[in-house]
Amino acid sequence: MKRTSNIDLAEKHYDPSKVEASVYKLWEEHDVFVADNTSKKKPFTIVIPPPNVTGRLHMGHALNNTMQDVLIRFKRMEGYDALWIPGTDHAGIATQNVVKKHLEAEGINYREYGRENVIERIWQWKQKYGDHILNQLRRLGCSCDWSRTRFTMDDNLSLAVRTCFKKLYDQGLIYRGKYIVNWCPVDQTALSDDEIDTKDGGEPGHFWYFKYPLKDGSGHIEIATTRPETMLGDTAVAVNPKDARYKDFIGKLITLPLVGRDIPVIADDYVDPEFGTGCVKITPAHDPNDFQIGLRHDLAQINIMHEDATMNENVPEKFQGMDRYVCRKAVVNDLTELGLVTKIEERNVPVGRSYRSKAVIEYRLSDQWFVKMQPLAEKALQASQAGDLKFVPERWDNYYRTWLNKTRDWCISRQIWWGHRIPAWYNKETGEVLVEIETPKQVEENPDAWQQDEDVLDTWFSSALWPYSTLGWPNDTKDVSRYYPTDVLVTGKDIIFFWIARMVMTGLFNLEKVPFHTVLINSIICDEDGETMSKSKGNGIDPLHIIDGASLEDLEEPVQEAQPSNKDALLKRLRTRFPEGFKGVGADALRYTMLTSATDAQQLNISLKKFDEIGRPLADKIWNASKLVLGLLEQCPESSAKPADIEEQWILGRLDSTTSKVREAFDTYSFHHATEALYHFFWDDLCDWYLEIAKLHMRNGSDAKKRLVCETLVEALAGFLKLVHPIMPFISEEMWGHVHPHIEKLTPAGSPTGESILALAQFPSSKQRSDRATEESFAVIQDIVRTTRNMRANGGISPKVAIEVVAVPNDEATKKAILAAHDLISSLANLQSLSVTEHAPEKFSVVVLPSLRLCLNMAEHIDVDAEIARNKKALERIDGVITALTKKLGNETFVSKAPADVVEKEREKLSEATSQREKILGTLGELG
RNA sequence: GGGCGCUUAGCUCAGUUGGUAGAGCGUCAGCCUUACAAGCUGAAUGUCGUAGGUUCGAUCCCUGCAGCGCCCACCA
Repeated sequence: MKRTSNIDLAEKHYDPSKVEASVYKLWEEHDVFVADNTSKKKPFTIVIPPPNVTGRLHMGHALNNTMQDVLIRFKRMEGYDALWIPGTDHAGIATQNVVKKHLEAEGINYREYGRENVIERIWQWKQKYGDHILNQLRRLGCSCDWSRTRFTMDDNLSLAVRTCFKKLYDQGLIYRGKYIVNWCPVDQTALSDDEIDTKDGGEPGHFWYFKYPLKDGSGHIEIATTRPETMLGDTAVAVNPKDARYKDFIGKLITLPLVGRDIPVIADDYVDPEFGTGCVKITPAHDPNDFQIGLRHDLAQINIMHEDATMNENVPEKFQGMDRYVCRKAVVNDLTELGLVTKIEERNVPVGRSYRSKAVIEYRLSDQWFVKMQPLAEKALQASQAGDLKFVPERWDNYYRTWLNKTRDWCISRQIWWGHRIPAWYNKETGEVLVEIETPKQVEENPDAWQQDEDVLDTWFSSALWPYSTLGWPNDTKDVSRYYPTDVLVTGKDIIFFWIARMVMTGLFNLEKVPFHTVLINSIICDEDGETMSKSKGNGIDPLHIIDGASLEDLEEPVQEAQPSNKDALLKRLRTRFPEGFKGVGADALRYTMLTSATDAQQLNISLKKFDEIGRPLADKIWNASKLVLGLLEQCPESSAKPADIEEQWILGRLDSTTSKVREAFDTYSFHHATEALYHFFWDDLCDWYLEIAKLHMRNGSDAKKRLVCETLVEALAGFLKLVHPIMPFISEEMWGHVHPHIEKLTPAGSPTGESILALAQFPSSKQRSDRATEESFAVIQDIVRTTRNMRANGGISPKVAIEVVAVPNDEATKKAILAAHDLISSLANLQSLSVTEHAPEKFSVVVLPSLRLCLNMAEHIDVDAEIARNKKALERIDGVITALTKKLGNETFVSKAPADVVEKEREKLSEATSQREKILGTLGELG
């Protein structure tokens, strides 16, 4: 296949905007990402954590999806039938709220608008904007199988939800009942325990002390509360049965102030005598602990609030309709007037907030559906303990298990409209309940007699089925049997409970296998000050800004919108750093930077600057080096190559050891080790050394040498492009298109030349050409070249002045290495002459290196004092080493207890150091 | 109250069979060397948070402490 390209190789710098779209198109046109369920290849499957359909790509997505893409691309190149299933989540409350706002803007009250209409509008919204985030994933380079894109409310996925619900219900694992739940007064729905955030240390509040008078007038009992308005729903006061202070009160009646209701004093172990007054007001309908106490003592449950947290008809008339906080003030006022307030303390009190609306939650007694967790959690735990499921990093194993061990039943009903409606029907007369996958016959025959449950399911209920509902379950599809269980799941630790645990539980329940063997937990992205990125802080970075660039105004937008307290500081930083805005670095640079920064730490601090400093220069370097190589390949003679010299052996050895490192890094999900190895090979070994050498040879070498150089260049560059492709897919694919024709020409007959599309090429395996002798010989060359450059720089000699150098090698191998690379060294170091002798010549500056002494004729540039200082410093250093080694080897316990090879190594080091010391001393002696 | 993570160069961070520490950025000096000045060649820079312990030897293993960050549970 012939590849086309519309880029200009004469450009000095890489411009990703000219490359990325066309490269992505190339992949899509050739169905590179489409899995083949009839293939004989082994499958490798990842399901994407479905982003919210309302979502915009943020840095967390960028990191998370880059990692998935690296794995998928790596496995695809390794020869797997790689399947990455993309899709979105219907995100019940979030999506409903987005559309609710749109309706409000049109002056429409969504409740009046009605359920059917609202749902219709949400679907319209989804059709129009729902693919936004998936398109953003394409910009990242994600190689998802778009032909298998799913949405949690697709017909089949909804069927999966109903099927699982019914199955759980039939086995008694789903039940309905009146329980106290977390209630969000803003979204007016129940929330699960996991959807509640509590700030560490609580929030500023008060602790009010009230007197409750005894009915018989014999005195009063004092209680303390953080929520005075709930006293209107009190149905008892509890004390600890062992508390001597209140022993005589137990069983007596109290007349509840403001209300006039008579309530008993009861005894319960729950009460901590040390805390507060040791007496607790009990409000069973508005506090989970009180609820439990109420059940134990058969207390009345009085609901005192409406769904929006205003006071209802069960409180005295004057409080009715008041907002909870208005009512709180009124209650305190009235009690103060009655002289019943004894003390008000300022203190932090625990406050639960909805993780979505941030509203302070109320506890509310209502009819809800629950999943019985214990039997499901137990199996999930067993799977984890059996090693069927592993977290990377390992520490999350414990985190996950701890939650499974103490998880409470999961409230799955939500009082909203957007979502999977609970498949339960109630007979209006008899109250009979039918739970079915499809609308039951009885209902269809007599619709007026039945009422379907109004609630929808928690969004996480459908997410919990994602690894197999996306493959077609409950139908027995080819995809389910082939791709389930999937392989790796990549996500953040914040949804280990919400999502991972529940996928494992339902996977075991429905398909009897854990849905994936490995869960890769990536770090939480924070800004450079270590703060988590969030809309409300205005400190988020938009990945698309990094890829495409952004004006200063664009960059400032999140800050302006959020108006955080440190607004001025944030704006100032942006304005000083990016007065002209940010120039886009492209998806590759974004990906590389994220991966190289992502370690095992829980938190990853990132700033816009980083992408400019890490990823962009590398992409640019790849561009330029490829250009150079392509230019040199144009000059390739039509002759056969001579056998490899040291520099070719060395660079191909480095390629091989890099290949091993990258493979190992990918296999162990240590992406930053892969980036490090690739960077080092490419920039330090290939660009700084071999390309410089190649330029020399292509200028002066024989045809056979030129041919050798070209063959080596093409192998090294092609090898690198393959290795880096999973990480930087766009630029590697683009350059591959240019290099590929040369590969076919320059690769020895019989070797595989690779695909014309890099994404489909075979991932390299190490040919194991890296050996110690070559490394050491090449190190001698590098030492001589570096030392010469160094001496020139320090002596104030221009790099252009060729100097005379004499090498005095310590051993035969070094001597041979120098002689073999004589011309190469001379050119790289710009030497007038290079000779090898037994003794250091006089009047030369001498540098003592590990395997040789390098003598340079510095002529008039020689500065005896500086020479002496330099050598003295070297002497000092070597003396330190010798002292330490002597001490160590003089320590009898070391010699007797340390392993023999360690002792031997230390002896060698000492003898080397000693001989080096002698040589330095000799040099110093000659200097006077 | 319980748990987890982090503390290494000015900054951001690497560093596993325990053997006197590395990278990038920044700084300084010299180079427009025909791929890249967004580059190249060099240089400087560390009580590895703190106090103990184990060990012949600790940045690494164990314990206490401090600071920062996160999670779980809440005492009404």
